[in-house]
Amino acid sequence: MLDLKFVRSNLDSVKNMIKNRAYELDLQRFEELDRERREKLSVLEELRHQRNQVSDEIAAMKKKGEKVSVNLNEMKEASINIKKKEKEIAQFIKDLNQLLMVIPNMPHESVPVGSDEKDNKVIRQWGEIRNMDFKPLPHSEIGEKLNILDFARATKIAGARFSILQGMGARIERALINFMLDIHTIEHGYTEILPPFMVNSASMTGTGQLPKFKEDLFKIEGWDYYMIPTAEVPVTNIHREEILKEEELPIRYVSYTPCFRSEAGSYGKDTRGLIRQHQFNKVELVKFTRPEESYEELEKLTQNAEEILRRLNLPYRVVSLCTGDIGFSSAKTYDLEVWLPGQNCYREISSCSNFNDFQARRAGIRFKRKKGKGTEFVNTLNGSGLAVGRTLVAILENYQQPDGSVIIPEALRPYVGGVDLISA
RNA sequence: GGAGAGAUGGCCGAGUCGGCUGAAGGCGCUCGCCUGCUAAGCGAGUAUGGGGGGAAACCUCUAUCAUGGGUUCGAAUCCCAUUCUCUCCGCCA
Repeated sequence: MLDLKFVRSNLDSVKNMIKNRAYELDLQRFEELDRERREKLSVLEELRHQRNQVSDEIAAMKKKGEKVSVNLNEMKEASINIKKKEKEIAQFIKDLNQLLMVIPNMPHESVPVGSDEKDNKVIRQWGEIRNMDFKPLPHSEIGEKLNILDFARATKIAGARFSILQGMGARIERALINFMLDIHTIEHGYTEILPPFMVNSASMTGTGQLPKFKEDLFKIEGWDYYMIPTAEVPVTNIHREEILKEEELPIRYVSYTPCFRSEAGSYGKDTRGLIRQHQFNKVELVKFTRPEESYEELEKLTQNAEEILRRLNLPYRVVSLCTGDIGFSSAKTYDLEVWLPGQNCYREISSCSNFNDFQARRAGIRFKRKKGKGTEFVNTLNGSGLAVGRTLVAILENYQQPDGSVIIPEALRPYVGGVDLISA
């Protein structure tokens, strides 16, 4: 959420931002609500002031043992009046907050302006696309032929958009998780977190999934619990309503979790294979930084995610999302897109974002400077490092052989007991 | 699931019969002094949101002692509900 005062005093740039994001929101109501709230508030505070003064007088009289020469009936009425006004204002504040909650973040000045993914900017490319003198198969076919992926039975036991990994499929998935966690903890200095996979609504609100994106979430019936759509939610909320010390920053966490998404609104998209599932595994990087270092940390975080693809020798490119394609809470996002021969295109495998203080303000994550008064909001960042299922997809498709077998990337072999080839 | 105890500032912790208690005391932290270094010592300061004023340092009002309601002229203090934590019993991966 943006700062109320910032919105108030930068209304034009906020409106412009909403336009650039190709977003629909009328700020007319904001201006009205904000103005009325302030007017009513000062009336209320004056009334409270009067009441407090009289109460103090009563206290003083009683202390001195004097008779109380105040009309208590009048005071009672005044008090009732105050309560009435308090309720009115509470409603205004609630409305104003609700509106503030659905205003997206201000994109960084370096973010390309554009309406949709066509206007995203390719920043760099890495790796060489393998020249295949045969027709590359999509991963779903490769996997089914090798008997390591089973979609039909997954549909039976759960439904569409679920999958079963078996044998080497399951083993590679597990190996990838360990591989990624090892690199990020040992080499990149992140602290490993294994959080709850369900969280309460306060956490979902803190990171911005609620109230706006409720329909994307799975909720536990009868409980205030939601299945996490990404580790970002529990991990960022670790420090919700906390005041951190400046010297603790930056904090770097890495967390493996399954992720659960309803994929409402994507019917018919990526129906085959592992690309779009209700449940998938992901290793997530999360950072808490000081404001002045967050963009530098975004670059580092992105490179940390890229490192996984390089070790696995998977060709990819880095894309800076434009204003129309960037996420609601994000100020700047790099997508990592891996080459998939089976689809003959690049597909997102990681999304690395700087949220500035947008999440921190919602979640109340602050820090205190060593020098200087008061507290400031930290900046939060996160990025996939990487989406595990899609990494498996990329390996199957990029390392497939004409005979249907799949070579295991060298870097991964120590994690699968030295096996170097999957064949039927 | 049954019985009980509790939730106060960055942390620990006090709040008596409701009335200058935004909140004692301690720790931590910041600034200054002192000591030829370190440690110790001395002095001052040190919550957050919101409204108004000021160019600013800052001043002022208001709210906040888990959350929400209630009683009262007035509540951290009394009542009710909720949430969470802890102890004991039961159950259990």
